[in-house]
Amino acid sequence: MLIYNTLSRKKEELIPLEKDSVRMYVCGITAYDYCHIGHARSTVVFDVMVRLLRHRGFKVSFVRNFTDIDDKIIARAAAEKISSEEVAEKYIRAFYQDMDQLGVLRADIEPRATSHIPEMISLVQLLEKKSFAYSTPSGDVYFRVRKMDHYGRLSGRNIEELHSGTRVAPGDEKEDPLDFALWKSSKPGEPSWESPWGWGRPGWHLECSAMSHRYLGIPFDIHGGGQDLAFPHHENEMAQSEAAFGRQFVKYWVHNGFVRVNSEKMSKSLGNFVTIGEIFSGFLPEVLRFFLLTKHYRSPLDYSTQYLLEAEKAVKRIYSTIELLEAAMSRNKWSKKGHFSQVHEEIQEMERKWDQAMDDDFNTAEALGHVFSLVRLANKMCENKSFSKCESGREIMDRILRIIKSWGRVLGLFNKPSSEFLGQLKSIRCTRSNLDQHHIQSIVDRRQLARKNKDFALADNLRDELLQMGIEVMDTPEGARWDFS
RNA sequence: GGCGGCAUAGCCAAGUGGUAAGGCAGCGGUCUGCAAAACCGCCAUUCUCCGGUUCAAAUCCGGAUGCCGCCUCCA
Repeated sequence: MLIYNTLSRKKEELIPLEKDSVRMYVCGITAYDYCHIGHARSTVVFDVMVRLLRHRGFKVSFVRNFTDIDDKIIARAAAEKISSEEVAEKYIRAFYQDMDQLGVLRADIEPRATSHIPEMISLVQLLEKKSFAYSTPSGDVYFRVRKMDHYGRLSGRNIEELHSGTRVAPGDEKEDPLDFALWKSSKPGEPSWESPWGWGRPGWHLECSAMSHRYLGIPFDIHGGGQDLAFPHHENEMAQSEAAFGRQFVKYWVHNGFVRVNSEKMSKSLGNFVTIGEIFSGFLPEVLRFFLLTKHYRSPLDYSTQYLLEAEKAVKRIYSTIELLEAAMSRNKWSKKGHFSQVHEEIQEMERKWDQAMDDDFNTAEALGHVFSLVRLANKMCENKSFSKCESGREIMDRILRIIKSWGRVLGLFNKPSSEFLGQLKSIRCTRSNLDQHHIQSIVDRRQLARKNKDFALADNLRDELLQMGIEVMDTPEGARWDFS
């Protein structure tokens, strides 16, 4: 398995520190607002990584934290006139609601910063003892960046470059402008904890160092997060952890690319973000999840409604094939004739390619291409009557179905009953177009009656009427069905 | 200003040295009372541009242009 390591800027063979087990930490959200598509992407991408690693037989210990104390939470609490705890609680709950719908598995451990204050304090004390940290008269504690060799190694910058961009603010108690806060003294009214340096709260980077150490030990295998966390967050995390424990912190650093809108990063400050909840009012969660996996996780992903519509069609195509296979399988008479060893070979080749794509730095975009190859094969098989009626044809259809489901379990897709997905799709599309399913059905019924009476002119008129509403009628041996065109 | 990334058809997108996956849209055909779905066929002699290396380049190197990100909170 290959995994791209930000530290080396190369794909590397994934060799866990401990054979067959992977310890993985991903930076979760700061709970101060609803999640947008960018959060969805990061969470889904790492969810797929965990699923694939487990599928490949690794025992994965997966930690994803919540930052539940920070400046923005405090600001939000003031704005909403509730406590910081309530702010964090509210948005953590919203996170679960969104991510559960997206099919994101819970992490094994989901620690919160405020539950690990003692660990953080002892980490700072350890850094102080090793003189990597110093406290100031006002009760702040800073990390001495210049004392750390190779600072900037992760994000690819050096201290001198960084230094040229900084200024010393008047009244700053830092020895060096590059130093970052490990502990911040609190202002009156702010949430605070008692510490050797007085009442205060932890700096942002500290929690991840403390919690990863506690739950995974050091070093551990994979540390992930959004690209924007590489600097300063992960750089500082690495510096303080390696300074404190005197050994390597993380073996593989993994960063996902941004979601963009009109080629710009989706972000709060630009105001171009779309929350997950907003998407769900018009699209099924599985469509969003599929969309997020249509591009390689490290590349930027452009978002637009049009792309979501395309993803919707694609997922529908896959579920339609699943439905077709399930319907075919429900037959109970099978002839003994026919054997299709070549088809089995073809399928095996697709499996090989799928595995290879996923094992090459989690190339879900390519892997989805192979899903469609399999779908086309399945449709072709179902089309072929001599094939779809014989015993060995049944075996192949069963095999394809099991492969799609198995791939789907890794991707977190395609595992709903097809009738459930297709039904939900219909109803959400009705919502989107402001149409009533019963009304549509009544027109379809009238058309069926007209057809029965061979009044094709009326039947065609009704078809046109439906078409104007964006509805297409399909005449099948089992009767008329309708769907959005 | 410093550092980094990206550029593949009408759109989305994979492909890091061996002759361009896949999806959407479009076109022709099979099927159909007409349709739809599905299937079959077509749809980039070419990968932003200009040089170079090589038997061979979308892939490697140099340059140009364009877009984006990080350097401050950000998934």
